[in-house]
Amino acid sequence: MPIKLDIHHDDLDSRARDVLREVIVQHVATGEAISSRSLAKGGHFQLSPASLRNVMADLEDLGYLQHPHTSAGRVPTDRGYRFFIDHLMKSRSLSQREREMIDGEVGHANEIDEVLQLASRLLSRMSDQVGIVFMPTLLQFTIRSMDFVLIAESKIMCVIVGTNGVVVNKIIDTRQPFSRDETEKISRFITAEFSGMTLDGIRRRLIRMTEEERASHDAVMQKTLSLAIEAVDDVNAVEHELYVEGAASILSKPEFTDAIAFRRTFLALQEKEKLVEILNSCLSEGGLQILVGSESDFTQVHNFSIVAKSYGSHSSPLGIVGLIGPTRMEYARMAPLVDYLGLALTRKIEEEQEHRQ
Amino acid sequence: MPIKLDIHHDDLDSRARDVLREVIVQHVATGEAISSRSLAKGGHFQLSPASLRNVMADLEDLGYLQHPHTSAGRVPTDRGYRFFIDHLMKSRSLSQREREMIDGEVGHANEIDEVLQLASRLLSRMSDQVGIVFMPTLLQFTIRSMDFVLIAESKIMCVIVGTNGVVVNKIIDTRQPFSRDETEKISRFITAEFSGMTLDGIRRRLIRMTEEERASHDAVMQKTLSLAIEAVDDVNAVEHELYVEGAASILSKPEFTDAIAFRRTFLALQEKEKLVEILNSCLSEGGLQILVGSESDFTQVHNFSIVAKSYGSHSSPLGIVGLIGPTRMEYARMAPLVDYLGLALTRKIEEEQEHRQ
DNA sequence: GTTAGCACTCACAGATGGAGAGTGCCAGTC
DNA sequence: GACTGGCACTCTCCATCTGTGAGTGCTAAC
Repeated sequence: MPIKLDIHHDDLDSRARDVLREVIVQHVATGEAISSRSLAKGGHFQLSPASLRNVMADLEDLGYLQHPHTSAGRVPTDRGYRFFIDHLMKSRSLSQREREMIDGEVGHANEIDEVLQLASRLLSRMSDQVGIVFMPTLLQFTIRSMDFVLIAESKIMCVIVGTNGVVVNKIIDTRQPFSRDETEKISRFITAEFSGMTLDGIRRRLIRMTEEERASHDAVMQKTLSLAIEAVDDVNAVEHELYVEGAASILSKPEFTDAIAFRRTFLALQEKEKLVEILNSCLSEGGLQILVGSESDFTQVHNFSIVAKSYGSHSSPLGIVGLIGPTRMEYARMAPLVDYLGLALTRKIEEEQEHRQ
Repeated sequence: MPIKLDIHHDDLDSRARDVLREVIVQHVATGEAISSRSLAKGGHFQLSPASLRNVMADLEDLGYLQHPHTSAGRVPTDRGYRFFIDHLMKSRSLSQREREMIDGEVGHANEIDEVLQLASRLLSRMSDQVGIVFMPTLLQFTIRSMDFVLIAESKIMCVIVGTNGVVVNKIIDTRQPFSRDETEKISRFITAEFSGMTLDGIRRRLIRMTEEERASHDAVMQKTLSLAIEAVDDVNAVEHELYVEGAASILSKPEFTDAIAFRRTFLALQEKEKLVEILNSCLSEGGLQILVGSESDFTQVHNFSIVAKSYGSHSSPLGIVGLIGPTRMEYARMAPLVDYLGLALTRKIEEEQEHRQ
């Protein structure tokens, strides 16, 4: 019996859709394989188990459902989830309380690092999944100010404020000694000179200036420029910030009671490079995205899904917020949750920006 | 048969000690219960299994060994480990390479936060256990400088440098606007005025000054003082820093293949309050400490040990560095490791201190 | 004091077997 | 032609049983 895999979803008649939806909803709720009998008992259909079996057998032929073994019920495939998400899911909008919770928490924090950390924790708590917040390299940031604070004679903290409210600080080990007067002057000069430019642009211009200055033997200027270059390089060396919270929550998922399965997924979460790679690809897409199971090659075990959304301005997103959980998750609840959090972060950052103008 | 529990260790003759040591060494290496036969086969004793059984039975009566079930070998009790650590253990000193690894890593980092984080990671990696580094509240720190950096019109970053090289920074939401001139003046004034005092002392003095100033209507001074108070309070609100690294490493321990046991211990590690409490009590003790199993009430499951050592000056320690792992761990290797790392951190901090004088 | 020998205990792994759940298919019904 | 009842079949799961091997405790002999 040939299996048609490249079938268009229009081939699913309304009854088949209803059955697929119901199987997924029940399976997500219970974690069990769904039998024709339990489906009939649900009361959503005026059909006998035998008829439902026929429909389910069709859905299996089409690749939307599968059979763990002969005498078990059916379980959705990744393809089934994908169809569900694209065509069948009825997103449950957030409750007033949930929205307030997010707004309150996001509004609460000051520094951007803090906001992102809070956001990932909040997400983990509200979804009971693993919350992730990602902010890629800072190269394209436009800066508002750049200050240098004397820590010790030859140790200086550089504080960079972006126009989007991001505050980054980094301690630099200068080889030469500086005085408080000097750092204050340098702060004023650099801020005045480079405000509004991107870090990348600043770096390029600094190098050009250094070359021009080489002849003039202006010692103060040379000291200033070398300090500034070091600062910009050090900040750029921080490639990205990645917050992963609530790894423990996957412990409670029934699919991971098996110790080895759990171990594997846990270690996968530690492998941040892979995660960063996936999130980076989400970034370029924009909007709310859901990657079901094997659609992202997150782990060797393909039973994980990622719900992600970019935040920051629409044209140039700042980063990604999202969650990771077992494929069998309540997409209808997770999607709006991530979506709203993304919006809240965006709003927060825009506020900061206005506030500073 | 009466069991003498309050026996002095002198009651163990040299043979009994050898047997106890060998049982522990073998059990730590293999994770199995040790039988009289395998002990005899080890070649350390010129005795038959039967004789060893007698010795082991005595050790069991004294509470140093125990029997999982009749037909199993013997396993050390917490009491057995304690005796081993106090009287039998031959610490294996670190290799040259290990020492270089620690020195390199610790010397590498700049900011104290960074050092501590690196230290906990390093410890976790080298021991294959969970590494912890703890730094309690900052109240008793003496400060070297206190700078204020303008982030936005009514947002200021306060950077506090301690005489011990600790750098803390915190962003403050002031209700009133400040200018760059003002923050520079305030930085100079506050640093000059309070350098060398403890945060606690500074706080008290600031409050006194505020009261004295209330009448004078000196607007600038009032603004300065209220900003400084807010900064000190905010920094103090950070009660402690706690770095816990390598939770995943306990996954690989054979005693935690059981999913529920693992889950419980993992969640226990999340419960940081308990950990902080235990570490705080270690702090007051000073020196290298080993808490075996039930000696610390770390988890409901009493099969964990903690090896900890304070770092910072001898008279007033700055914090605790240590590791957590299953009771069945190689104390002879872990103890010198933690010890040396504690020394390295202490040295690093003392260097910083000198460097600034 | 030490050892060989023996009876006893207990965990563990594999085999067996029945119960339950669920399917697929066929034949009958509306 | 769509739906349904019925039945044989399959497969997992669980409890029970049994044999094996490891290890002990005790006793008697060296």
